[in-house]
Order: sequence, then C-alpha cells, then structure tokens
Amino acid sequence: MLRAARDQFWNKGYAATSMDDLMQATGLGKGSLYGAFGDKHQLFLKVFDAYCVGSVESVKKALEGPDAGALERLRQHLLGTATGSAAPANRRGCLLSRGTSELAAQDAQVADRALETFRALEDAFVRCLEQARAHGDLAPHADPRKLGAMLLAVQRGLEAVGKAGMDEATLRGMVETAFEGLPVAAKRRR
Amino acid sequence: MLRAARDQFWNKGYAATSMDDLMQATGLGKGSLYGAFGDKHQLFLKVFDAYCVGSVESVKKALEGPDAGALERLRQHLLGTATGSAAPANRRGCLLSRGTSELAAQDAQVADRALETFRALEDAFVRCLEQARAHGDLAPHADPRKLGAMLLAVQRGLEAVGKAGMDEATLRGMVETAFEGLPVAAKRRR
DNA sequence: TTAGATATGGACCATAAAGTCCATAACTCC
DNA sequence: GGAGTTATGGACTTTATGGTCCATATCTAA
Repeated sequence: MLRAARDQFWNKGYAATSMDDLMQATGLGKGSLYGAFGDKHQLFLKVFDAYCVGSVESVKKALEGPDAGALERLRQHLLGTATGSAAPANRRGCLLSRGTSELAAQDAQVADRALETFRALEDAFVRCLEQARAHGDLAPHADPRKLGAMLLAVQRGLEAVGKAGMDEATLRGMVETAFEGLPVAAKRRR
Repeated sequence: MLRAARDQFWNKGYAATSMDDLMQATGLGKGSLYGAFGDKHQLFLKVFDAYCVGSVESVKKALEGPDAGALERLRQHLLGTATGSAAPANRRGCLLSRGTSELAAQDAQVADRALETFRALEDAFVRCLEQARAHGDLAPHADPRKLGAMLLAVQRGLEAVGKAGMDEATLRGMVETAFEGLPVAAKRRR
C-alpha cells in the first residue's frame, strides 16, 4: 500500500502528484488517507523514510561479506548503480535523489532524512574499504573515510547524469576510473 | 526578465511554480507571458536552455588558460563547486540538476538539453586534463576522457549531497580525494 | 495626426487541487 | 447478536491553477 504511494511520488514527483493520484494508486478513499497519514506531506515523509531505510539496508546487504572480496563487492555494487542509472527502464532514477532535489531546500525534514541516508551509505562504503585495506587490496596509508565519501559523490553523480540519459558505457567507465585511482598496496618486488 | 522567471523555477521547482508566481516575479501580465512564450512549459524550456548555455560558458571561462596551471584550475573549479554546493545560501542548488531530476524522465526535451550540457561540461574538463597532461602534470598514459567523465560524476554528486546539507569540509574532501587518485607523471629520480 | 498593427493587463473560465465532513460499513468485545 | 467504536469512501467546499479572450494601450510609419 505504501509501495503504491511511493511509486506515484517516484514517477511524478511530489508537487505533481495529486491526492487523487494517490487515491487511485492506493485504492483508498480520501478519508482513509487523511485519517491514516494526516496530509500529503506527512504521507510523503512516511514513504520517503521507508525508501531511505530500504536503500541503506539493501546496500549494506550487497556489501557485506568477508574481507577478501570487499573491494570487488564495492566495485560491482557501483557498476550496478551505473547500469541501473542508465537503463531506460529505470528512467525515474532514485526517489532519494528526486525527493532531495525537489524538497530539501524548503523542507528541513526531508533534508535531514536525506543527509542521514547519504551518511549511512557513505559509512557502508567506508566499512567495505576498511575491509579491503585490512585484506591488503588497499594501501595501508589509504583513508577509507575520504575514499568512501568520494565514491559516494561518484555514485550520486551517476544517478544525476543517468537521469539525463547518459549511456551505460560512460557511466560504468566513471566507476572504473574512480576505482583505478584508489591507492592500491604497493606491489612487492622480489 | 527571464532571470526573474528562472529564479522562480529555481527556487520552487517546475510543478510548484504557478503562472501567478511567474506573473508576480516578472511583473508581466498573463497575456504577455502567453503571447511571448506560449505556455508554462515552453517558458521553462527557454529558461532552462539559457541556464545551460550560461553554465557551460562560465565553466569554460573558468577553465581556460595556459597548460601550466590547467590541473590546478580544474581543481580550484571543483573545490569552488564543493564550497558553493555546501553554502547554506546556495541551498537551492543548481537548476540543471533540479530541472533534470524533476522533468527529464517525462520530458525528452529537458533530458536532451541536460545531456548535451553534461557532455559539454565533461568536454571542458577533458580539455583541461589534456592540457595538464601536455604540461606533464598528468601521466602520459592518463586518459583525459575517462578522467573527465569521472570528475563530472564527482561534481554532480557534490551537487546532490550538498543539497541535503552535507558539510563543506566533506564536499571539499571529495574533490581532493578524487584528485589524489589522478595518475600523476612518475617522479624523476636523479 | 492617424490608420493599422502589435503588445499588454487582467477579467474570466473550466478544471483540478487539497482538505473537510458525514453517512455508512466493518470490526470488537461482551 | 448487538452496542460501541473505529475505519472507509466519496460527496462537497473552497481555493488555486493553467489557459483564453478581449478591451485598451502602445508602437510604427506615412
């Protein structure tokens, strides 16, 4: 039920989604919607929050695993974002981006929730990079925090340019290039 | 006059901006607006297009110069984006991002214009990186195209997370980290 | 000055919006 | 099964919206 509302906001944006759209999408009457959520804005917050929770959860799940494959997991995850952001099917992009872009400037609740989510995504990246460093895939002097933040920027950038229709190869190339810049452990000469 | 309309769209978004807002902002009557632009959508396209032209132009201007300082110019430019995206004053972000996020999925004209603009920005970065390579600030094997694309992703990412209120230090750190990953010319030992 | 053309403002219209309200339906618990 | 309570749908109200239309103002050119 929240999923139907989410899809409406996701496809059309907040301002362009009317309560009638939401009624039709959810199959609920007006009284029920207002009774359960208060108003459009609160309903959006509920939906947005659920989306943020789900996003962070799924990223964490995708990145968790042993130290050995950590760097490769992260790489594959970002390549997946690239492919996903480019797919014409997925033209609506990401609700986190869309909601932030449309509302954050004038809605502190949305901005706060978005910031928290970005930080959580960054943290997930950072943890993965720490594992990679521990395993020796990353140089000992590498700074997982800074690298994680940088990769978050890349990921959000993929989203942004993907929505304009940038081709998949370019998006994947962005990820590859960012990864090529990571400080790898010095190769031992023997 | 277009500037007033632009600021409305910029501050409130496309759907949330009413023709009354535009009338009030521009000081024009309804007949004039419709007579001159057709409708709200066409007016937005005009505004959006002007914004894209202006953005590309100003980036090109900021990056142009001799080979010697090219890499540093690019670095400073991106650091400027970081600071600008973080500034609470500039909370509305960038109209290119906002418009793309809100409309690109359902409006091919906006998507096309945005894509063209992203490509132009990338090109400007690429040219700058070519200069840097020619001057020896970048390794001979560096691929300016791929690096430029990656930096574009970083830049758009700054925008995205900045709108959520991410702090300036983190944003600038993202840029610094991305630059630390660029392939520099091997240091000569003598 | 003036006839023709064009630009302008705002009254006006039909529609769609967010939100209220209430008669009824569906549950709960004895 | 029935009294009391809560959830539900949708008619309704008010306001705002995008867009049309036209009387008037302003310009142009001879």
